[in-house]
Amino acid sequence: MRLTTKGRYAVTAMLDLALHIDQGPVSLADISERQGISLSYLEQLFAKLRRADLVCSVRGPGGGYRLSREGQDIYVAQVIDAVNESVDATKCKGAGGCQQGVTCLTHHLWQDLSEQIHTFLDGISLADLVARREVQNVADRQDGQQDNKIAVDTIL
Amino acid sequence: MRLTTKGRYAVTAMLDLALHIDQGPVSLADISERQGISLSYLEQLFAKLRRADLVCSVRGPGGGYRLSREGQDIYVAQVIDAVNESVDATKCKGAGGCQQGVTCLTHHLWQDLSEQIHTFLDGISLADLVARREVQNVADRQDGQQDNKIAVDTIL
DNA sequence: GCAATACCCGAGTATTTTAGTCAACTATTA
DNA sequence: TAATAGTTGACTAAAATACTCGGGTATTGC
Repeated sequence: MRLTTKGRYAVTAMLDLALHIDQGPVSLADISERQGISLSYLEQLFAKLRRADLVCSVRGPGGGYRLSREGQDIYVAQVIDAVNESVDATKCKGAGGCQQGVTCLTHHLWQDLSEQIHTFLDGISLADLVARREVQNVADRQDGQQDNKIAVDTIL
Repeated sequence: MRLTTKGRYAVTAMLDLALHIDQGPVSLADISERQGISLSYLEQLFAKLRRADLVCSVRGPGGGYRLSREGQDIYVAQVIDAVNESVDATKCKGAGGCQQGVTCLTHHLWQDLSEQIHTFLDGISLADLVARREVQNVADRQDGQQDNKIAVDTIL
């Protein structure tokens, strides 16, 4: 699991899509203008998102992209995985100078952590994020934050 | 919040430190050998970890690094932040072509998410990770995974 | 049918980050 | 005082990121 600006671009673009889905297909040019991401870069990202079956395209005038399914069925982890590919795990892929010793121990620890982050993001859908923002004006995040300990304990 | 191999190196090294803390100061040469990270690269990482007050150093023969406080008081998020610096937020830092419109909306959504990941990692200490691994032999992760939904709901 | 729209695709490139090297230096201990 | 080990800074190779360019192809509306 990696979290880079590339993944952020992808999630941002997907959120833009989710927010404008009622207006029919959304063109990359629109997303580019709204989100300040270069058109050609978006094309590259959406090629990957399409291969991952997260979006589908409509060609021709008035065309654009559309979520391939409902926002509540698309998870943040899927979006990030789609553009990041090759998660290359732990450098020592079973083989290598990584025996039974401490090396494998800490490597596994990191892998566990990485898995937990992935699982965490796999539980957040685009719809969750959109809903959260829409609701936010009402309950302006007086909550959250301190519930964290409980959540971590539950996952851990 | 960014999650790169750099952060993984830092967390791995800190875990190595946490695991060998009973043996007095741990030299970077030891960590380098055990974890397969180049010595000079470790030096750069530990310079940052030291500046962030996560480790303290002991010079001279038999010297090395030591956690600056107990493992349960050092959180994964702190380690990653220390080596990653400049989280550069959302490109539009208040100013720029980011008005009241949709741009700010989705940017904020991403920022919220980023904050949540940060909060999540801020609840996991080095001691948690070490303990988890030690317990793992007993309850070999038949659990986990499906508890995720609950956890996310709690945070969200 | 034809022009405009907008996706599709591959090659190329500038910038940044990552990962690592090298060399000189300082503090500490045996 | 020699060996150890942290401290610092400059420098570099390789990879990832972010972006450009130039051509495609499918679709629609006039």
